[in-house]
Parts: sequence; structure tokens; C-alpha cells
Amino acid sequence: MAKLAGVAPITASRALNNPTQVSAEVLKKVADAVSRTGYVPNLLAGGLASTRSRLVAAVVPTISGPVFLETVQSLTEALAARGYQLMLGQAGYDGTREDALLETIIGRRPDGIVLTGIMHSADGRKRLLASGIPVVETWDLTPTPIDMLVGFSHVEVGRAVAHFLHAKGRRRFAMVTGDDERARRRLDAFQATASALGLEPVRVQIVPAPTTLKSGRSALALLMHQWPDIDALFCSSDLLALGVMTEAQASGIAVPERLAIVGFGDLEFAADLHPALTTVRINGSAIGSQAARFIVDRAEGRSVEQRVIDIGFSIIDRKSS
Amino acid sequence: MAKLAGVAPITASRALNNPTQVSAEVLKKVADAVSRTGYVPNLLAGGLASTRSRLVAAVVPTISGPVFLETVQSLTEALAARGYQLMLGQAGYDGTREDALLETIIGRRPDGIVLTGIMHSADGRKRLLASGIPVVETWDLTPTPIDMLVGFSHVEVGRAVAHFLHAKGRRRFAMVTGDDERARRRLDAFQATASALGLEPVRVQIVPAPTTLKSGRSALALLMHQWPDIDALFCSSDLLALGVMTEAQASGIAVPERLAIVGFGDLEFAADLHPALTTVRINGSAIGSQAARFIVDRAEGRSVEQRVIDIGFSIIDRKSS
DNA sequence: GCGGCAATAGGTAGCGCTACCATAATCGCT
DNA sequence: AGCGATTATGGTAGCGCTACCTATTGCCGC
Repeated sequence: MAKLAGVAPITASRALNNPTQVSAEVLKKVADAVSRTGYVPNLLAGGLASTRSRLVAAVVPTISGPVFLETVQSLTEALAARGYQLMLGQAGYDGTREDALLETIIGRRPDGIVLTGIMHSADGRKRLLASGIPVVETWDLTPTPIDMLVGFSHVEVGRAVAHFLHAKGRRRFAMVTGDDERARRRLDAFQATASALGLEPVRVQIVPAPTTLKSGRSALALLMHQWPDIDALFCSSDLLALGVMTEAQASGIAVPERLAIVGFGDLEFAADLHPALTTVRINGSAIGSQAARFIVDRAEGRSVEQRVIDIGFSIIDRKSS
Repeated sequence: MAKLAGVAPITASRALNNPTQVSAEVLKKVADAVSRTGYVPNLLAGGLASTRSRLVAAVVPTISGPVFLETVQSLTEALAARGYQLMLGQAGYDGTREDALLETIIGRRPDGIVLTGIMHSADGRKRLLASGIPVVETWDLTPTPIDMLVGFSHVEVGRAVAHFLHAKGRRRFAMVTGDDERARRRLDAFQATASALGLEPVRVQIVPAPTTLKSGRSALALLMHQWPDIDALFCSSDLLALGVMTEAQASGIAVPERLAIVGFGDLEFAADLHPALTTVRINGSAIGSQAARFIVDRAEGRSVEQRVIDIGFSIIDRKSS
């Protein structure tokens, strides 16, 4: 290709990557040659030579849980806009595939790794650290991040929702929660706050992860059967809340009159349910774009001063509570 | 690393990639050295040298539309199981970013490209063809695939749903459809079949892609306002159907008594709605795993004889119709 | 007129692997 | 014993780029 343009390979490389360092004449010759040959630079080779792969890996428990979608989407977009590509890996909620995944990810020498959730396995942390690749943990907060972090406190969420429902005059709390570690931390804080407020014990129904509409339905049925007098229900996901609302409608339980429902995630459909769903909003796309910024900054040699960002959350008060 | 194991680099390479060609003794020495140094092979370099990147690119309109999730998930899993990694790109429903995306994708020299939908731009087709990378188009059927294809006929879907509703005794059809090309083909076939059955014209409401619960709600409101006597409604996605059902419930329209509703996609929640949603089931995970099989077969030099697979669809007859 | 500087171009080497071929050692067969 | 066939290892080169350094040119001020 460089031959065809009549310049040295290195000059062609500069024309494509640092057009400012090259004369207009050369630029045109190279552009001509490119369009004539249909040349597409081999980014593999470029990555190998420059030790900058322009590849970013993201690890999600599973892509089909809609919770992280917004984050993955904004991450992909923010990275694409800066010339980076996203590699997607699914670790599973139990983290069994995490090790193998880490191996292949590190093997690609990505310029950054975005983790949904924090990395718990000591071995995983060690390997990540040893690899020297910038890491962003997300969707959680920890005093000991591996590297960088964009998240929020699940403990605060549990606490805030308990206070919110209490302020609305609700007194007999229940919770339906998926069986994953972050949801459990929200549950613990929800329970502790309820008890600090002098309320009866929170009635709890645990369902397997990932959460589904179906498990929401059956969870509410079980809950109402055992404790028919509960008056407020916090669900660990909006999908679960949708299931609960479906079941409530099917079995004639008035929402919010008899039972207040609060979801988690503020998925796109939440606002338009009937009744509209009160839920905890997490700005998933802010998490994604901030994670992208972190990684690109690092990759391009800018130092990141503020390495932990708490993006918080908000309770969106709609009709279901 | 090879030095540490006391063997030649090439022997170490073989020990890791073709363990059968190497003696047990060497194998152990290499394994020792690997675990002592925490060595992780550089797949970028490997890919460059072998011209097999073990990377597969997938292009979706947008990840946040839940329709392709199942496909992406099973694709990721099937590829991971065979040692391949997925790269994700979002083209947008309008295909504006498709060109830039194609450029970066081809630049990575993936072992395969999976497209959701078929590639229409002649330029895109040409570049894909020129790149020599195996391509799998999905979620559609065309007599002129670029290379390989796993899909189904949208025309057949529209036809089948019209017959299905007609057989149920419905006579005044309507359709709410997202503004994308495949949905429009279902619409056309639905209309043509209705007219062939001697029915009144299909009342149509077009909503922007990606489809949402919200646009389903407002579409039904508009439809009922203009044509209050429609008795069957085909929605171009389950999310739209959920919105329609929500609106029906909010405004007291009995489903299925007064209005039959049919969705498309059979998303996980469809079976557990109230009433359970009748919908068109596409086996998205079969599409994903078949696409993975196609690409891995090609990458590993096995020739693919049957290059077009119609995986069909089925109408799941539940309570909403 | 000369050293010095900026701007532009090129040369060389090497990123970390694997393909390809060569070699050495072992084997079984006539 | 001698031969080719088979297995286990190594050597060399090169995948397609970019980092780093050097060469050339033109231009400036003194």
C-alpha cells in the first residue's frame, strides 16, 4: 500500500494516524492509494507494535438481564466514538466462568477492563493487578477497589427505600430479592433500617438470579399466602416488580392502596406501567460513559486523579407506592 | 517463559496449543513455568502470526432492544466454549454508523462476522466480500446472502399470524409496528393476507424503532380512538404488546374478549403476563449457536455445505388471543 | 556564510507469537 | 543391517504494524 502511494511505510502510517505531521501532498497520495486498494489497517498488528490494542473488555454476569444493558450500550457508544472497541464476556452470576474469562481477556491485552460489580476472588484481583491493565469496577462501592470505580452504595439504597416507605405511612415491609450479592446487601440494609424504625421484621422471599417476571409472580403469591397483611414490598429489580404487579392484578390486590410496590433499576418500561412503578433509578448510561472516560484517559496517558466516583441513585416516586 | 522451562519457544507454543504433539515431560516443564511466571499468552501476537484471531464480531442495531439479547447471549456462550471471543458493535437502526463500524471490525481481522439482519448497503456487501471474512446474516431470509445465513421468513410470519387470527374468528385486524425494515415486511404480508381473506383493510399504527412499552400504550389509544371496532391486533414486538395490554387494562378494554393481541419475539416475560401473551416465538438462542457453529467450522477449515438455514418460527397460542 | 532549528521524510528494529522446514531420535519392516 | 516412516524438537523467518532514531531540506538570525 505504501509502495503504491510512493512513500515509505512509516510515512503512510503517519498519514493515517497523525495527519498533522505530514504534508498535504503526501496525505493525498496516501488517501488515493487507500481508496484504490480498499486497504484496511490491521489493528491486530498495530496493537501488537504499539502495545495499545484499542480494545476494551466488559464483563457482565449475563447479558440477558436487562439491568446492565444501558451501561453496556453507553459504554459501547462512548468507546466507539473514541475509536475503541468493546469485547463482551459473560461471567455468569455464580462467577464460575470468571477465571477462564479473565485468562482470555488478559490475553488480548485490552486497554481496559470494565467489571459489572466488584471483583471478589482474591486470585482474580491478583491477576488483574499483575496484568497492569486499567480496571473499572462498576455498580457497587467498596473501600478497596482494584483500580478505578464508578458505582453507588447498595446499603444506602436499602436504607433510603425503607425510610421512603416509612414516610409514606407503610409499616409492614416485605422484600422480594434476587439471589445475588448486591441485592442481598440492599436487603440487609432494608431490614436493619426497618428494625431501627421499630417495625416488624421484614418478610423476605428470595428468588434465583437472574430475576424474572415469573419469579415475581410466584413470590408475591407465596408472600401473600404467608403474610397477608404486608403493606409495602421492595423488589430487587423492575422485572420482579412487574411480576408482582401482574400477580397483584390477577388476584385482585389493589396497588398501591393495599400494597405499595417499589422496584429497582428504572427500566424503560417502569414509567408506563399501570400504575406507574415507583422505583430506584440508577443512571446506568452515566456509569458506562464514565467508565469509558476513565479507560480512555488512562490509555492516552492522562492520569486519573479522582479514581472513585459515587454516582448515587434516586427514588422515582410514581403511582405504585 | 520458554527459557525458564528450558525448551525452545516453538515447543512451548506447541505445549500450550497442541499438547498432543509434545511429550509428557516437556508438558510438565512448561506448565510449571507458566504457573510460576503467571504467563498469559498474547493472543494479539498469536492472531497476527497465525491469521486466526479467534475473535468474532457481532453487529446489532442496538443492544438495548431485548429482541436480539438471546441471540447475543447464546452466541457469546457458544463462542466462549470453543475459545473464541465476541466483539460487540452497535450500528443503530438507521445504519448510519454501519460504515465506520465495518471499518474497525474488518481492521481487527475477526474470524467471523455475525450480522443481525441482512446487509443492504451495496458498499457494505462489497467490503465484506472483499475482506474474505466469513459472514453470517441472521434474523432474516434472502435469496442472495453474502455468505451464510440463519434466519426465518418475515413474510411467512405475517401470513401465518393473519391466518391464525382469522381462524380464531377475528375479522377486523390492526397492527402496531416498529419502523424497521423487517417489521414492515411482516406488516405487508399481514395486510396482503388479510385482504386475500376478504377482510377490511388492516388499520396500521407505525411507531419509531426501537419499540417500547410506551409507544405501545399510545398506539393503542390512537387506534381505538380512530377505529373502535378492531378486534385483533398484531404487535411487532412483545414490548409493544405489553404496552398495548397495559393500555387496554387502564382503559377497560377486555383482552382477549374484545381485542385479541399477538406479540412477536416471545420474550421471557410473555408467558407470565395476565392474560398470558400469544406471540410468535423465534428461537433466538438457536440462531446464536448455529451462527457460532458456522463461523467456528469455517475458521477451523471445515467446509460448510448447507449455508442457509431457515429455523422457522411458531405461534405460541396463549390467553391473549 | 554558517550554525542551529523546525519540519518532513526514511531506516531499522522489534512487538510476541506461529508457519514452515529441517533435524534428530526412535521405530518397524523387509 | 538398511531403509523409509514416524515422532519429538529446534531454527528461521515473518505476520503488519509502530517506536525510536537518523537524514534531508529549507529557513532563520547573526
